[in-house]
Amino acid sequence: MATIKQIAKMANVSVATVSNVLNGRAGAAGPEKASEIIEIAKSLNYTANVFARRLQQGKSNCIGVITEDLTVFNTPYIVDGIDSKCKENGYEMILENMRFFQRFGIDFSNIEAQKSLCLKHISSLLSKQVEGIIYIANHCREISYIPDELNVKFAYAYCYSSNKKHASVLMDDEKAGYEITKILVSKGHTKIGVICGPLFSYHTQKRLSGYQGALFDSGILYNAKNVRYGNWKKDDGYVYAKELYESGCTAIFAFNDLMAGGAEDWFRDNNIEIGKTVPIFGFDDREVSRFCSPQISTAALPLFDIGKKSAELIMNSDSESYCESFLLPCSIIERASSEGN
Amino acid sequence: MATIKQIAKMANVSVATVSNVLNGRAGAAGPEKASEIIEIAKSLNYTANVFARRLQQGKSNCIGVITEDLTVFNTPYIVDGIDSKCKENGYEMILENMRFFQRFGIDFSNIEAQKSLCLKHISSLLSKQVEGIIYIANHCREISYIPDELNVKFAYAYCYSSNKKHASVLMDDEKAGYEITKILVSKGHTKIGVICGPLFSYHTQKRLSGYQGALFDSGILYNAKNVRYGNWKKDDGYVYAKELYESGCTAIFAFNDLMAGGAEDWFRDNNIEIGKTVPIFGFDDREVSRFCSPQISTAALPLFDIGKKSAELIMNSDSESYCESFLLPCSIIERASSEGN
DNA sequence: GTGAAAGCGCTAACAC
DNA sequence: GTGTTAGCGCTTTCAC
Repeated sequence: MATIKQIAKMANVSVATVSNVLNGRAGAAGPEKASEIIEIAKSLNYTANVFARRLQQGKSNCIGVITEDLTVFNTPYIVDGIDSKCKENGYEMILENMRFFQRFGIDFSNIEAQKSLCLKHISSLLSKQVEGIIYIANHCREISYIPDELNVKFAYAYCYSSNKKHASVLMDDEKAGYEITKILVSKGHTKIGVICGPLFSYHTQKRLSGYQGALFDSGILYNAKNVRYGNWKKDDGYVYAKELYESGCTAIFAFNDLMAGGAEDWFRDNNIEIGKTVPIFGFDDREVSRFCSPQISTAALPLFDIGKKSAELIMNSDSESYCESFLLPCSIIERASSEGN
Repeated sequence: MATIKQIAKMANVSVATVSNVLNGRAGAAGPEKASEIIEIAKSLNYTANVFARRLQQGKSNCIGVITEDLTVFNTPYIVDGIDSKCKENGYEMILENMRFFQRFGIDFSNIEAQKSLCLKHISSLLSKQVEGIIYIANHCREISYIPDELNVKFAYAYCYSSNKKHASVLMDDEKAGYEITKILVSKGHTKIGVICGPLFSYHTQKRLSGYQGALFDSGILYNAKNVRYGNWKKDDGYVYAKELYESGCTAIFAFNDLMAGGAEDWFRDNNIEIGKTVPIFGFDDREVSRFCSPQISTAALPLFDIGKKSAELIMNSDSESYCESFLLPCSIIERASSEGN
């Protein structure tokens, strides 16, 4: 790799002049000297060694990103959002992937193992002098094992923490739950069956709370009998769709697309028209929601924006406004599964 | 951030001693001095500045990864494979995401725009002194715009190049096509309908060639009438499944899971038993293949291994054995859609 | 056992 | 306009 020194020698000038010219400092050299330097640099395929530059400037222009698992569907989009924002501001993103899903599956109970892995990644990032760290979870929940004497900014994406020194960026599950329910009510439905995830899930609680709020605002009594708790699987959708329909529900709101797809299957198997007669909503805007027939109405998660916002917090915030929690809106997408009035 | 200098001052020793102790050089200091140094370092939350270290060692221990688009399904797994291998060998992976899909959709025709973007990312990586670069494509094809006077190793993952100085790592589409066809033949089928992607696609050509090879080896005449060219969409599967079945085919081999899902839909709509009567195979092992009922038999792509192998090539290969092309095997997964004999 | 010093590539303050 | 120089944090050689 060519260095500034080599160029200086070849051009018969000092390194300072080369540095100045290459950094576009106007009038740093006579015009013909300047272009000679630039020519030499080009011919040598010169690119400045960023490590040397960072060392001397005492600023890394790096932000660290710790992903619980890069292969889980939400994560690449969030990373993409962070990366875009970094590019915009001349920052570099350093990725550390913990491979939780590969290691632990969907079992998030082994906190100690998670913690020890995470601390290793944090210290690796710290040695790269990152100016801030963003932690991306696969599944929204409280993260409790991040030390707070880290002397860099820290933000949680798709999760949160009780640590008041750290910020978090989440989607607004409750609002989306509210909006979807309102749509269903506006189509004349009052008995809206809900297929939740597990009761302890943050997503379940928030979306359900939005559902309840919308019913309340519409003057409809909340009935716990219209609510079932599944485990995010397609089969749960199938089973509970049957139960809810048979107990009189006329619309289905499943808390993810997989269960909504299962619900569709049951209605199709029983020759009940999906859409106009029985509208169905899912959640997440996963690929399957477009794959099913009819295509499933759903809520698209603001993943890119979550990433972008987290990065903004690291890069732009003063410490005052920092330690907040931000809720970004989902976009409700109506498709054939909720068509008609 | 604490430095070696501060520690040296606090411990009343020189930086050299601190460096030696912290790097575990035995006998670099008296035992009680050594533990004092270690204590101080710990209390200061010291982590060595990797930029300084890299600068002084003249070795970055970094490899660059350029992704066409991180949000396309194949990419995170390949990245994961690269990252794992890097970790193993003490390397850091630097990611550059070009966002092709976000920018161009599935149109790969604007070569100039791709090239100019790509060159920018290459030069960014070069300035980080990477020891090699891996290029990850979304869709397998020939990549022609990488300069070959880069003086770092270069590997193509999920794509290839005619550049003889560069290596490439791909999955073995042909072999998978062969194996799936053989399975179908072994179940007694001789008229096996194929729903390909577009004719110009590398995947189409290789998989089809495997199909032809298997027929040939089984003494079955290849019949072009049993082959349809779709566009990877579910609807293509639906339409061509009908055509193929009605023209006498008794098994379907679709070149991706989406089209296989479409095929399933047509058979289900027409009350034809999928599996025992008409076996169906997809390709890719996407999420939808497990989502469909019956679950779709398919070929799982060796994405993680492609990443891992690429990284190995960068890190371990001598220049001799380097410039090869590697084909990694897919894993055939039999599910309900090809059940029975 | 411990330390002084050079040097990695770069930038910036300051001289000339 | 151009050059000299110090120094970023670290490792390593060589004295003592």
